[in-house]
Amino acid sequence: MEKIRTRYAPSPTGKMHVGNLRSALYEFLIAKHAGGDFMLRIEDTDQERYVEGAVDIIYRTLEKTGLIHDEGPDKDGGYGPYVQSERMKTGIYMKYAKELIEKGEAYYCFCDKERLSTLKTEVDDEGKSITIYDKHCLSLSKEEVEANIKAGKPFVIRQNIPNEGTTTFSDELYGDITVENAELDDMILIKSDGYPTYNFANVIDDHTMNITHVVRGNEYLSSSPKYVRLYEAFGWKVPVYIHLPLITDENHKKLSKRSGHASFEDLLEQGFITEAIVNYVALLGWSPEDNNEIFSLDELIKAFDYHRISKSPAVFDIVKLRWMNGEYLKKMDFDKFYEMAEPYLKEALTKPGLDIKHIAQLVKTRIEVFTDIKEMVDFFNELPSYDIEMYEHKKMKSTKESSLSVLKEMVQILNDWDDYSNDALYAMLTDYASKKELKNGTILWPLRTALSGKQMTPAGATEILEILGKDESVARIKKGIELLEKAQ
RNA sequence: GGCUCCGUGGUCAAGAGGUUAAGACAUCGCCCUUUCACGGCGGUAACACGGGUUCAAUUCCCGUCGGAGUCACCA
Repeated sequence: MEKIRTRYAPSPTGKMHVGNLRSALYEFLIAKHAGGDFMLRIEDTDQERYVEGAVDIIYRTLEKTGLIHDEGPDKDGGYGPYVQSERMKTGIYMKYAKELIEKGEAYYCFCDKERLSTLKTEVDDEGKSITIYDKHCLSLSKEEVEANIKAGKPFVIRQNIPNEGTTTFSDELYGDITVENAELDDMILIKSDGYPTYNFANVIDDHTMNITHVVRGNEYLSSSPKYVRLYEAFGWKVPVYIHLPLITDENHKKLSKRSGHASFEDLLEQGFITEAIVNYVALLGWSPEDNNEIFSLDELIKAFDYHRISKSPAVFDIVKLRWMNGEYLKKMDFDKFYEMAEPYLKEALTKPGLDIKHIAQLVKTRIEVFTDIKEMVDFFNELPSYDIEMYEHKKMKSTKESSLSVLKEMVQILNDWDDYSNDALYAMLTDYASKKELKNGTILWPLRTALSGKQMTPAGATEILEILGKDESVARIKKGIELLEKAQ
């Protein structure tokens, strides 16, 4: 059997979109599952949109996510060059375009913007104009064409699609799709700047680079018949097409920058980790045979049967990603966690002398993303202002009144107490509670509230005492007493 | 608007002519707990609608409705 070759073919226009990441992932998985090759090709035929540094982002992201390509601009596999602007210099696109012209499958077009604008037939709901080219230049004679070219008139080369008949192409997931040829516009193959369009370069490159499975987003589904016509015009074998369902935002619209988490970089900034992102994205549009949800890349390679890719669009659910990220954080070994969490902790814990490593331990099982850390630990720096209603807690049998008396006694006790280790404090306080015939919580709840000023904390009262130390703890409790007395 | 695709709970989704229609996230409740979280247990919640085909349709076909994508010298 023929070795599967897939390709990831991004255009270097900026950040790594989540949809692109998923395409890359699936392309990688389809190839690797079958022991095939995964290739990287840079599609930089649009100089207008080219963004400096975007190629680096692509390399960095692939490396970080573990989607290691077998071939690419930096890894010659014999099918180079792997960058379209470089391939263009070899004349490959023009050569094939001319071949199509010979065959009558394409033609020169000299129409300028002004003329094209007169063709505008319709305006859609969003005010976008819809133009169908009228094949005006198809009737030009060979001599006229040559004269125009000689005169230096700018031209494009368009695909010649008949007005009758239908074109059918087959997608692995969606099955056969047939469209009327009259629906297909004579798309531009070579732009007036000499660069090929995506539509053309894509076909030429996939064929000449021996790509067996073309995996791409669903947004190309409706233009695929045009590509198939190109393959057929050349007499080339049509690759296997696998169109991927769209990833949408919560409004079921194509994921866009506006959603705030449309790119891999956005997600990293928001405190997500690479493995969780990859894992989550893998499950957007694909499901395994069993019910497993947590997958390493290697496990994905083993399990990934592309026939199980779904056809309907999937909403990108940041809440579920958060959950999954939390799962990864909980499972991560502490040293690695600490390494990653440290910058966040250092930024959040501004008060000198705090045991960052200790706090990291407390926080590890309680956060979903790293950016949760700040709000969770900032009370260690200084006591935030808080609402004394927090002293009321039914289950702990704590009221403002009981809290006040507890705190008053605690100031004394804790002031005289020297062993501020969690164990000793806990033993002492629970012992105290039982002597007083009180629920532990009745003592610990007001204490924790006075110490943290927070509804929830990453640690219990005695752990907080331990971290804060005697002076700070006593001061915070006094503050609590003051607040409660003032309210009376 | 034309064309194309899609349509199982709020979300991701399994299933596939005959099931009590899985599971996960979210949500709610209970338990555990020095708070919260974690964990455990349980609950609410879905086959868009209408016609066929069939002994039997959520599953197959058609239509309707709904959603999305696409209609660039962008990819």
